[in-house]
Amino acid sequence: MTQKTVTIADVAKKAGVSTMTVSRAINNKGEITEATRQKVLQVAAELSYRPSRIARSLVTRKTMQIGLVVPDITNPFFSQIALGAQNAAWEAGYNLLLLNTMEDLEREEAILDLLEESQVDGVILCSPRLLEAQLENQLTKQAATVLINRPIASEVVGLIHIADEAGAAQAIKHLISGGRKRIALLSGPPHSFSGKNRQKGYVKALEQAGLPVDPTLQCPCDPTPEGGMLADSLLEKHPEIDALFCYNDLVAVGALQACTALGKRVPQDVAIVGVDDIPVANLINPRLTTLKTPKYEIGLTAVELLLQRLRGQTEQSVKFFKQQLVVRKSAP
Amino acid sequence: MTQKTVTIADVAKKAGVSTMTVSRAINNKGEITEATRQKVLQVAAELSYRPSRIARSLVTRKTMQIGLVVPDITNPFFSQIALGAQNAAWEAGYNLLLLNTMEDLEREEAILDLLEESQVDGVILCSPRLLEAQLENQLTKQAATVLINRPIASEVVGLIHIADEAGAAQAIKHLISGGRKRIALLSGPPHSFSGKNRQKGYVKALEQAGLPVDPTLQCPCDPTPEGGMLADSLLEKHPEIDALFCYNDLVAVGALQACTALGKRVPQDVAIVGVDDIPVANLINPRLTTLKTPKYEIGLTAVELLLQRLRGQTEQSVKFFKQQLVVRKSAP
DNA sequence: CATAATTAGTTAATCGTTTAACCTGGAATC
DNA sequence: GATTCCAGGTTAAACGATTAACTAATTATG
Repeated sequence: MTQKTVTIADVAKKAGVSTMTVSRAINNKGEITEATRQKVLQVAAELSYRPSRIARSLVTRKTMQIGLVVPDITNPFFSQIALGAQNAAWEAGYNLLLLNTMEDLEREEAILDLLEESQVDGVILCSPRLLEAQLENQLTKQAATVLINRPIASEVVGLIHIADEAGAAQAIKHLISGGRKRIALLSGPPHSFSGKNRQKGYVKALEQAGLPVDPTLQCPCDPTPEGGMLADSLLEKHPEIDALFCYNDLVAVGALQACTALGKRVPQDVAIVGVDDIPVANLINPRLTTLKTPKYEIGLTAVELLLQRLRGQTEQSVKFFKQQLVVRKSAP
Repeated sequence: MTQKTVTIADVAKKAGVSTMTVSRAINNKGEITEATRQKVLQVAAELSYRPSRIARSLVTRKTMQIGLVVPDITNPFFSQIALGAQNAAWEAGYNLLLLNTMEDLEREEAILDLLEESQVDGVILCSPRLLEAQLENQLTKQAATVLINRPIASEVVGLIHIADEAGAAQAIKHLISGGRKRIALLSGPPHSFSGKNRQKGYVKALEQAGLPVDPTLQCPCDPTPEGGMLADSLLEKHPEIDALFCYNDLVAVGALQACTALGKRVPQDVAIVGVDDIPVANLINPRLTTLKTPKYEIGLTAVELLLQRLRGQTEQSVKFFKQQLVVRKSAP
């Protein structure tokens, strides 16, 4: 309580110089003798002076803060991204503000308004649900933005895309080469961009192999284990199904449970492939074959892309990330 | 780029009043006619004026920001806490800064220094690893702090404790009532506070039931699935073990895998109980019996405790959270 | 040797808001 | 009808840094 904040003026006074000199010594720029610089730094240390980020921000118009907006931080996919983003931000001296939209559109908008007001230097938006028009409107207000997992027409700071289509094709090819012929698809939320791309890859791979593409084997579902339980009805209607390609690992886990409940053995009767390679994929029995998405790297890169923009890059930048098939027991 | 920030002065000018009047209208305090207030607000809306949080912070000395420090956000235990904290902060108009220590002591200190410099209004520290002396030193610098899962001698803002001992006792009683007699303990990291308390509860419950307490049945381990694999050697040395109480669910998952590898059936041959009830507990086969820890509520409460302190409460406050036994297949 | 250029530092203005102290005109009081 | 009071403002001074413009002293240049 008695803690009176030490200001730059206090340091200047004690060191017998002007505040400007102190500022220069601390930020290590401008013309200043090494001797004075050392002296100032020493005095600053003695007083345990800490420059006020707020005061600095007011004049530099930089907060050194980045907003990270995710639907739900408890989803392992996003928490991995958050970890990567936080580490990259930390390295660069930036702070990360964490915001959860909770899949709520109004809240997503309110969050972006708040971030504008907070004057963060940039925003990373993961899987935004906003409509194109609203999103574009928000983007014009924000200083700089990186979008993860969302295509957009307008020229925007940075985009991070995941090669879902190629990944899906790879997974399906693997299943086919394992002798599977009737491969069903749990395609995730109908409006999901990545879901649509995965579906494309699924269809292409089947066609390429000369296998029939049967729409009744494709089924949208929630991106959760509960959604995966829909495999239940799919398998009952089509007992000939010998493989399931799932929107993500959580869906795959649900599908696995459905198989067990129906007495179908995995992988003998039905092979299952998920997407993302979240930790649980390697913990359940049988371990899940899945498309590994570089979540941590995506978070890292999102921050890097944003920082590039903050350094003045103006052209649009896009980064692609490939998925890697990790073969485990559920689809050997 | 052409975006010139609209300041309070612009609004004042257009509304034909002083900046002070605008400030009062916006913050809805001080003497002002409802008429002028409405007019000012309207003008502000027309100009789409956003008060600068930075400028405001500089004079009010409040950033409306809270720092949340966790060892690792990808750990479901902490991501749930983070979600609760973020929601509570959001409701109260606060922003949440997310920091990962990555279990690194130096980084933990650096993070706390940064938070001091960032002038956050308060800090929530989850499971800090710092030594008592360092921790106390840091706490004196911070404005307000809430500690989760860490006892401390000094009077500090707020503490959140989890009733690990009682929870563990409850779990062991359940195992005993299920006919188990040789119950082993995978006690987690040796220095973990919660681990020690769980061990106490384990011992007490055994004594209370008149069962022998055998130190060779207790084994420290990493708080990960890999740590849980240590169950392997434990079971080989002591084939008579008929139950395992695990430090947390991740350890339990590892233990489960070890059992499977040894041909031990769960729960017929060996019962397994975990702690936390993270999502994976309900996804593996058999589903895990576990002590449910109210992670979300802990995060929520941590923020509430912090806000109380920010509102001027000075006495120390402590909150206890109980664990609830969730009985599933691994220990029916 | 005089002038220009560089170096090392200073002073003043500014960032956008709020706090504190100060006016002002009309209503209430005597 | 003069004096108080008070609601409803206004003005000036912070808050703690940085940017920009300037000065003084030293060094280089022709």
